Amino acid sequence: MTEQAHTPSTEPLTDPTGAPTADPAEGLPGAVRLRVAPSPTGDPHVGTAYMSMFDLAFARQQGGRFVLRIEDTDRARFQEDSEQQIYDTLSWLGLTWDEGPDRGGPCEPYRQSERLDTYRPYADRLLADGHAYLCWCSGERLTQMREKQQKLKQPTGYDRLCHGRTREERAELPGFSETPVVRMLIPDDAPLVFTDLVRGEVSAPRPDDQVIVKADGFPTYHLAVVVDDHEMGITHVVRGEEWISSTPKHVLLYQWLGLPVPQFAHMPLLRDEKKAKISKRKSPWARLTWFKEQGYLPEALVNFLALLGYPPIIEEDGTEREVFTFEEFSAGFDWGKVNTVGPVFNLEKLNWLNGHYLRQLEPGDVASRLLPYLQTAGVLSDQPSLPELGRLEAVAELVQTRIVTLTDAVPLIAPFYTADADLPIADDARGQLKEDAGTVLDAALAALEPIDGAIPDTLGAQPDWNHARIEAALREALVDGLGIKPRFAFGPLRTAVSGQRISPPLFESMEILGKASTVARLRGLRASL
RNA sequence: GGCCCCGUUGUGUAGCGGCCUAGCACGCCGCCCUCUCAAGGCGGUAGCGCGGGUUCGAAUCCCGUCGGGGCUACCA
Repeated sequence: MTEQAHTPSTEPLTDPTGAPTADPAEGLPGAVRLRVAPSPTGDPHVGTAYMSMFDLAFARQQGGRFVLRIEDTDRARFQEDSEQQIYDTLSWLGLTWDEGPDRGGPCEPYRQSERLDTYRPYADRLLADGHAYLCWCSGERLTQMREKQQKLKQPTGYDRLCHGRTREERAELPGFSETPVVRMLIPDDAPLVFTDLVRGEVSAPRPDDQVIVKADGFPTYHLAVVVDDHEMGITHVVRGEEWISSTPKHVLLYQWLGLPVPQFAHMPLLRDEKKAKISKRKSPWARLTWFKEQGYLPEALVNFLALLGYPPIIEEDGTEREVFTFEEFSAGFDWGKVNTVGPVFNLEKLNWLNGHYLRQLEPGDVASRLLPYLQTAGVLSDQPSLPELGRLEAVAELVQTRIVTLTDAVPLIAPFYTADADLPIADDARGQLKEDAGTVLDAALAALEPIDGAIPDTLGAQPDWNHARIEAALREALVDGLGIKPRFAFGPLRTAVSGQRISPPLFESMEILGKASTVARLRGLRASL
């Protein structure tokens, strides 16, 4: 990104005097144009996905376009790998953009750091028109001023010390800094009411003289967002509720610059269990990468997000349906249905949804989704063998209804890829064993002995070693023969075969493991008693 | 402190003046099924923050109050 930095856009949208030309939205593709504009300041935030989902839903419904713009004007918080993570997580969720830094588009460049020359003429024009002025106040002076205002219980805001003064005049006064910033000159009659797609008429606080160009020459969010949204032909500005209070500044900027004002949709803020705006510091699930690490399915996360602050789909017969695809969500999407209340992000519901989606997948699909997690956990190698993969599909089917997230499957599946001699027996599993464990294991071994463990070579033939046969033999020997209740009869066997108290169904597990392995494990536990 | 946004069971929501003795989903509790754990089936628990109005009638409209949240940066 350093290579392209500071190069003016190839197709200038402003004339040499700095005056913006006619509405550039004309000629840009898409009936409507929406954008998400994350800052590359660390792990992507779940709110970015939330906004993107609404953006995309509306864009697709209207035959419009969804743009990804990187707002990297904050050099202090910039993080190198963050941009790639934004691409990765949004792609993972299927929230794909039509234009962006990585795939280009008619409004290149899509990184604000590469658009620095774009903002300058706009700032110059505001300065020339008297809508903005230079300010040489030092950071220290500003801090002191704020503290004093707060102490006197006055509204905070810049006191306009620099307004109307030349550099020389200002330099005589205390708290002077060599490098000036550019501030908006907010008029007394600044419009404070605007129409919001979600909330209707909204009134916002009266702004103070906001900085629009920093001392380092970078624009602040406020200038950059207005200029970029305009140049990129954004028709609907969708963002978090937190931006309501700065919307009057943006409206003012649009008006001063003679630009059409886009529509605004201020979405509710996702909250944590304490009802506070979620932060990556306090909530692990504020990080988008967390969901992938935990083994959530992207389709489940998107569905869940669509349920936050938005009603479920109402069927023709009036019943509600909470499970739906993004396409269904998009087709019926309506800004007016968005709730104004910030929803609490409730993992319980997500967990249920994830399990629900998991259960609906084909076992083969479950297996392939499971694979990377098993590899990360070291259960399977990077190059699993064909038999290993074949076994995975069989195991996946057993595990499918027993897991909430993909990572839950790891401990359940690990025993199927552990050498018999190395199988660890968990303490709680061993602790459950009663005195009769040895008797039970001996009886089980004897009952299984007669079953042929060979795999028939005739195509379509049923092997003797199958779960129905195994179960029948064990029931006869243990439940009927020894008179032990099933629950206690099979407990020791479960411990022997899986090493755990909780496992996939016992007889199916034995079938998959094969006779040799099953017998070895039963003997192994028997020997360790 | 100032300004702004918001207020239906624990959580997400339906409701937009009578159809509400407030529906649905998750959670939770109980029962059934059952080789463990799940899944599945059946049943149950719990809510319109409060106080005034308006109206024949208010969860739905108005005011106040309380409560929660956001902003108040040369961060986004």
